[in-house]
Amino acid sequence: MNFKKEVTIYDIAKETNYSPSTVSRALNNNSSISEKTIKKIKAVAKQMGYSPNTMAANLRNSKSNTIGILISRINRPFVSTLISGIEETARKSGYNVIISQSYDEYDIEVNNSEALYNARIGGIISSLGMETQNFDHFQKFIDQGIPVVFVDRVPNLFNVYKVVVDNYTAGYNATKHLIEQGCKRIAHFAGLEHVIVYHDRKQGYLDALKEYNIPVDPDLIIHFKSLSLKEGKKAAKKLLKSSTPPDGLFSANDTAAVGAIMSAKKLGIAIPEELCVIGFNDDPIASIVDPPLSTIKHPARKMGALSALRVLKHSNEDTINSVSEISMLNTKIVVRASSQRHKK
Amino acid sequence: MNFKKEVTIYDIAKETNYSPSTVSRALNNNSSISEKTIKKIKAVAKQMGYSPNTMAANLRNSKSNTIGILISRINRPFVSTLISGIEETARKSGYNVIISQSYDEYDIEVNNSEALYNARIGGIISSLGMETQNFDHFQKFIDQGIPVVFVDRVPNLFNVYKVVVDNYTAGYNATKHLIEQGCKRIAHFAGLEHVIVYHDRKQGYLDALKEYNIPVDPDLIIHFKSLSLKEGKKAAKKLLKSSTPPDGLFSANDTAAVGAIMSAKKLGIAIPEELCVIGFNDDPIASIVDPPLSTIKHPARKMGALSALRVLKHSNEDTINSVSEISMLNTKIVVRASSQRHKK
DNA sequence: TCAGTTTATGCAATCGATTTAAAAAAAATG
DNA sequence: CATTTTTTTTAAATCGATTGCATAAACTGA
Repeated sequence: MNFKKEVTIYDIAKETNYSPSTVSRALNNNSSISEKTIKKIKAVAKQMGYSPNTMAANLRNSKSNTIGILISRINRPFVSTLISGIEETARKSGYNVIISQSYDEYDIEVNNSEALYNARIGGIISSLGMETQNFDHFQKFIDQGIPVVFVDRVPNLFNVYKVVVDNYTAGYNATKHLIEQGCKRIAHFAGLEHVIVYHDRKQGYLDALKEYNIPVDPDLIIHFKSLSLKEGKKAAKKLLKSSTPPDGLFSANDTAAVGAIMSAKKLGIAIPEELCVIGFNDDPIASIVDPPLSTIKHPARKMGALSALRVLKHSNEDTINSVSEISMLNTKIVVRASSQRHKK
Repeated sequence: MNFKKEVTIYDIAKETNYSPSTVSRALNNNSSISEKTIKKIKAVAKQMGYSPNTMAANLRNSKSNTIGILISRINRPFVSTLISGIEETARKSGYNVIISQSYDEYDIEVNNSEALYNARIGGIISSLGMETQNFDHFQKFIDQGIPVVFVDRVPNLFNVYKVVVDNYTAGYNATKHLIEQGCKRIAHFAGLEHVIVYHDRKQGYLDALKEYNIPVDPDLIIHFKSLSLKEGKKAAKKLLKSSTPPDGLFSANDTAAVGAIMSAKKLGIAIPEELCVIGFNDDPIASIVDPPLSTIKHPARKMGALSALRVLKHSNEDTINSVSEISMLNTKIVVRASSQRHKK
């Protein structure tokens, strides 16, 4: 049971001999209340230890000043940094942030989206789970005019915002970089085909090869389910032991790339002399692995901030249509020892 | 503006010719409503696309089914895993989780705690910022009987729950392990003295040395402000270049330990032959660095789950007193190449 | 059949803050 | 000083769900 009784605007009203309406307005600095009254009421409110009940205000205003995050799991460098960016920006505008994890399970994702909806969040930010291919559970938000922002892993949906990086160009640049280092047989660790970010990175890879007249060898393109360390190790081992091993590798994430480096080292293959490797994300492990991994810097925090701004802006403007808008951020290539054959 | 109008229990009441009270009870499976009625009402609710307004229910019940997290920053392996554990457990019980980051700034921490309070969270879970030494902002929660759970970095406060690991024993074991590997001069990277976890780890280190009759050399104990990679590198460099370098290092976190490994490698010092290193946390980088870093496995997810349970249990039981309770979890030493001189 | 139970449902107040429309008070005008 | 205008303040409805108490209906058994 609660110990002290909560102080409400009614208590303040009684204490000050003003009406609750006046108290409410005073606390919100409403211009129709005189300066003198505002000061008096605020003083009493403070003295009585009043704290506003957001739930009540939210109910009355039918909006919650809350952003909901729907994501597969938060304990990954990219995701937690993304969320950090969302939270930072949201809080500056007085918004709370609710998180939910689906662990890539569709049913959980649907359930969580409902919980968020029931909390009457002011906007939802989501990055798709690996397996999600049906988006009906977002329709409710769209129907209610609640902004839906997809980050990174975005679907082909209308009436939603999208915040992405230019994966195609990033993939192209990563591959080009390897070519410039003299690589002739460049392998690619790709993610699931239907996940758009992986699709685009691969396309960039393919086009870079084409550009430089390097034949595409399908055997050098490995599709992963989760691009994990283990998968990376295994795939790299197999590739490197083949009769025609690659001399370059562009992995769609750092984790698998690090796995590849580990396998290469174990097999006594020199990096970058015999194999140049570049990853994607710039996770902390990228600069720790030996040799340090070249990679594509993913502006996770910025993406989070931008997503939050989308929600905030939308909420304030009561936009009705033309909701769909894509923000595409640039990535930056980070060259480290794993791919640098010629020192500048 | 919202497009479709929201469906409320009043709409359902009208549609079914029942009263709102009956609808409410039916939707909550209240036993005083007949099976038949419940079925009918639920069917109509579903057909009309009803979704409960949590805010309204929360207001009426004056509780929010929400757990608030107050933490310095979320994009760190330990923290994001902790939060993941909290979220997973909370959601299973229908609780939402609101996160807030203070970036180790006291004023932000106080502000955030107020925002959480105003949202009438059902409980707060916090890990102290490096610099927080005043805890008045938690008093409001305690006064209201809202459970306060501190994790990992806990203060000396009464009437709060604490979830910690046995840092003393972990520090002791880590040091003992180094001694068993034959280390004679063991350095220690410690955190700020007033942060209890670092204090305890150091105490374990000291007592282990004492136990084995190894003299304590104050020059081998370095106190860090943030135990960062950079600090670790720098401190290790200095230590290793001295005339009496250490042959073992127990670092209070993995990040600084990795920094030390990097410096050692740069100086051509063989690990573990000339220097055994053990860290703390078992961050992902620990298994990536070369040689892989021995460390103390920190049960972050479990700690999160336990913290959430504390809040949930408290909320359900309306506990009035004896709120203070400490849960101490065990850690596990993970021996990897960085400290293993004798293969088993 | 009728008092006494049990079961099912409805009425109305409540949670705490906000806001529209209107009243009251104060200030300005001729 | 009476009247209009402007400034302050208030009464009451509202947001949507919940619940104590009251009532109506159905059932029980002698």
